[in-house]
Amino acid sequence: MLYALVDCDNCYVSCERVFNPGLEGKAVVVLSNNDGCVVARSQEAKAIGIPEGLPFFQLSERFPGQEIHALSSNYTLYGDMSRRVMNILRAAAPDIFVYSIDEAFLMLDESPYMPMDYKAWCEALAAKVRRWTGMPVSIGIARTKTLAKVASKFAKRYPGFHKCCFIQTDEQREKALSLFPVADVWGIGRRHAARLLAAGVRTALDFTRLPAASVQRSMTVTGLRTWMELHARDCIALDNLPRKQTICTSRSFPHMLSALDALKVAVAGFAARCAQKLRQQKSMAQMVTVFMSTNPFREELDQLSLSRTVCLPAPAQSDAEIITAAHEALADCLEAARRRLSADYAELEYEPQTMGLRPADHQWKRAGVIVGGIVPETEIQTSFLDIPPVLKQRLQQLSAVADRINARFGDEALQVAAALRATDPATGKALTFRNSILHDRRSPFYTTDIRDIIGVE
DNA sequence: TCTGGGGTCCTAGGACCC
DNA sequence: TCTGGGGTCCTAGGACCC
Repeated sequence: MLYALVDCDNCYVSCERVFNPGLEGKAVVVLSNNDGCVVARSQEAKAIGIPEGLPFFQLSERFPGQEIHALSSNYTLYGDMSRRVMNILRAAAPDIFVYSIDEAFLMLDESPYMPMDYKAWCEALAAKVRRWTGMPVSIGIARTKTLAKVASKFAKRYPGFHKCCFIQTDEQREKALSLFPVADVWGIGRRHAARLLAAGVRTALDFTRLPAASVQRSMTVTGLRTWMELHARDCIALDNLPRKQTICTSRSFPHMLSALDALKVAVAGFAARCAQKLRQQKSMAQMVTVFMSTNPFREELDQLSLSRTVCLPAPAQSDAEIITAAHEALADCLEAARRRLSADYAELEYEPQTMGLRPADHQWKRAGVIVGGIVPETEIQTSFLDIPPVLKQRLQQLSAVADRINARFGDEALQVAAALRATDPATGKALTFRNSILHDRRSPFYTTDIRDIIGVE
């Protein structure tokens, strides 16, 4: 078995460039939600030293006078471009595992009877993707997924590979690993990399020469698997898990919030989105967790981060049931936060009110909803603890109808009222889950909205 | 002023069972 | 004197990925 890892080059930036060729050859960065920080960079942006994760507001301070194009993220566009690329790959090699929005593993059978030039085949595939979608991709081929990842990095880095690098022989493998920093290995993150570096392990080859037992001791079996994969022993399985164990929707707020109304609106929006994701994968949840935290960058403010979970009387997937539970969990969170504050002030020896030191409310910067205990919707047993079956059925139908309307008229056509009310105290504007995200620099929905389609004159 | 979002896996330790 | 042994489940925390 051979693995070919197909990886889009600078995915988000490349998507933007397909529709705005003026960005070609320029330093381009794509920003996270709320235009918070840099999540994708063009080669030119990397070359001038813009680091990943750089807060947007520091960009002009750190790189004054440079021409840098900063764009808000447009996930609708990236998702649609990704779908197009994956469809081409699927047609070329039916056994494919889509690993992320910009990566897929192709499983290639090696037949001794039909020898094949895999490198040439992949070069042609990369060229086809480029021609049909405008997206540049690089391909790495090897006997394990971890080595295919290494190979794809070489394919990206050196034009001589013509977008495709095949690590075939043991000599090629050792040569490649000797040139590959251990910190860049798939599965070795910042923490382990720092420790390895301190121990004098600099390259992936150095890492493979450590004794297996010591790797397992310090990095558990996960690290041992990476070690084996670098020795060309295939042992990382990628399971298609159509049903997720937990589903999470969370956001940072553009401004810090403390008003209950605004929090309820935000949490209702997160909960409704979780319920929608549940229905999309045909499952139901038994637990709803709300978590919230203050702004860790504002060290002078009281810091708190907490979560509370509510168990549902029976598995649910309707907006109404999930939102109700989420509001309960939110109330629990706020109650816990309030107790924390009053405990703090009880420690003071004077009466805070008389000193003008009334405890300020916490300023929340981020919150989210997690639904867990997920079960397939077909395996549900009715429970006498649950709401009446007739009501349950009505709520299910209501959500199903809403899903159909939104599928036809766009995601924002029909929204839950609980996620729409209230105003943002900071701006005075109506606050909803969707419009609470800032994206001042977003490109048009070129491929998914007829109003944004490009005209040719 | 302004610092992302959504997941998975593994382990240790405690509670609990017989 | 001598204080079992094996199992499951849950949770928190840490590490990783894109």
